[in-house]
Amino acid sequence: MENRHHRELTFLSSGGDFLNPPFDHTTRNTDPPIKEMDFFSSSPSSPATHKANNTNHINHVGLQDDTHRQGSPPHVSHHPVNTGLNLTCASTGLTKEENGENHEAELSSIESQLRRLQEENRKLRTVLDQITRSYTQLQAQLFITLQKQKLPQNTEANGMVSEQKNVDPAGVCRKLEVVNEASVCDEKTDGEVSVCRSNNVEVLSKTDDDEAPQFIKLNLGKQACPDAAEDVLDRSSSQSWGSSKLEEQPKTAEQVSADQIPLRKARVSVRARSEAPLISDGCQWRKYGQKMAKGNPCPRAYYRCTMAVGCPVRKQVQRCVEDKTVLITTYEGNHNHPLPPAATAMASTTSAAAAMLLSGSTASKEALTNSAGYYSSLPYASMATLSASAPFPTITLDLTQNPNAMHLHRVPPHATTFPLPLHASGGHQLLGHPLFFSQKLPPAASPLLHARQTSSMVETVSAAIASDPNFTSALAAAISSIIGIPSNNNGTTGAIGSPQLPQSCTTFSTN
DNA sequence: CGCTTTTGACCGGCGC
DNA sequence: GCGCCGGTCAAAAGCG
Repeated sequence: MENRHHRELTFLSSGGDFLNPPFDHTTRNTDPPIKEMDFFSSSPSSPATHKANNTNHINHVGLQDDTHRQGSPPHVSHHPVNTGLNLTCASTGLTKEENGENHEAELSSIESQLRRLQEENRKLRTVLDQITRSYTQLQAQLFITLQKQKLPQNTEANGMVSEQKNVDPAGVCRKLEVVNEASVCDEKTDGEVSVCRSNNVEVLSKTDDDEAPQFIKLNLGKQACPDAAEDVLDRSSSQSWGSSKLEEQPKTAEQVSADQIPLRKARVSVRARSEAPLISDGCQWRKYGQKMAKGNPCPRAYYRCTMAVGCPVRKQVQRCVEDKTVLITTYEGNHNHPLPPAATAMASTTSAAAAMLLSGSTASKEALTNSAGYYSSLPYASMATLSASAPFPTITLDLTQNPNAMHLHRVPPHATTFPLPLHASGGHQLLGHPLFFSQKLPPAASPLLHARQTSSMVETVSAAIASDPNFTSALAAAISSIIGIPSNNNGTTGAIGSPQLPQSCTTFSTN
């Protein structure tokens, strides 16, 4: 309970993060969480707090209030609400005994004030969302321009790391740095990576010379362009799942053809315990080959997606040599067809993994390495291993271990391990899955409930990763989907909010 | 009969 | 240049 509240508080404060990054940056590193905990530990003796705890809604606001009052300087947008709620809670019992009419009047006044503030909050978030999108578009366009200016001759993208290192040290490496820090949204350092609506990942960072946060939106829907760095941004502008309104860029013949060739530069691998020879990931596969891989007595099977003619997506399935119960599924390529709900269910979550891969591939290995130790201490995060020395950048999601014990995971010396920001809490309006919340919550659901939902889902995600076998399948489906989202498969696809979704899938609609 | 799986051959990349 | 290895192809076999 306290942990949940803590995350809610972080989530709420993150809303101010976009508006006032410097402010949040300072408060993040101070003591708000501890104070919040102290407040809850001491408050039960207060009758006001008891009353507040009886109502979730009120309780949330009370939390919010405490966060801003104790953990940080007063925030313009939240403070009035909190004060009002506190007054309500604290004064309810007293006024009821002394004067019922005054109490009702006060209560109604506070409620109306609360509604007004909630409405205002929604509007602000909408505006902020629009601003963010606009900024993302500009950022993407700028990045594309820089790429095209500095990489006209670099047609071979054999190594995304080396390639992008040579491109724009100031921009790309900073972007990488951002991603490295992205997993610690709750800790909120200088950057955030979040699984946002649909298949995009938006990166919030603070640049060296800019005070304003910068957003970099990575679209994970397709990755097939030979020029990986440019491809990411190109596709982010044209094939976004969600609400990205970046203008469509006319595809060149090479780009079109690139969609038809398998991606050889990025893979997402899933390690999951499964007795079955295959994990059901929502797609239809046809086995086209099997080979005995060197160093592994278990054969490696090759599958091709058969949901559509010419779909280039392929996957490899092989049992782990060290643990035969672990099934390693590696996805590669891009779907050229709409995906069923089961395959798109958790794209928002696994997009974080792909974001790590795509962005991490541009980062210096040192940066990733340095960040690995720090991230490994984070709870409720799945482990991802980014292999920079592999022929193709591969991110491995290890779902075979307890998230809290991830640091015990053995990682090849050439690989960098970091937890996925499954709990990404910052930038609620950027991260929230619109479909999920619009369908799961009534229209009047407040952002506070949104926050509660987020935190509870984070916990569910952690549990699911550790125990739920269905989760494995759904995650595999999502990975399959994020590797390649058909261009006509935008965020409005009913898949994500589909009632067919298993519970664990809806959990991954966090943010 | 159509689809899937099996399995040996083939191809290309890479290292020595 | 050669061999190794990963990946793919395609004919044969299996299955419903």
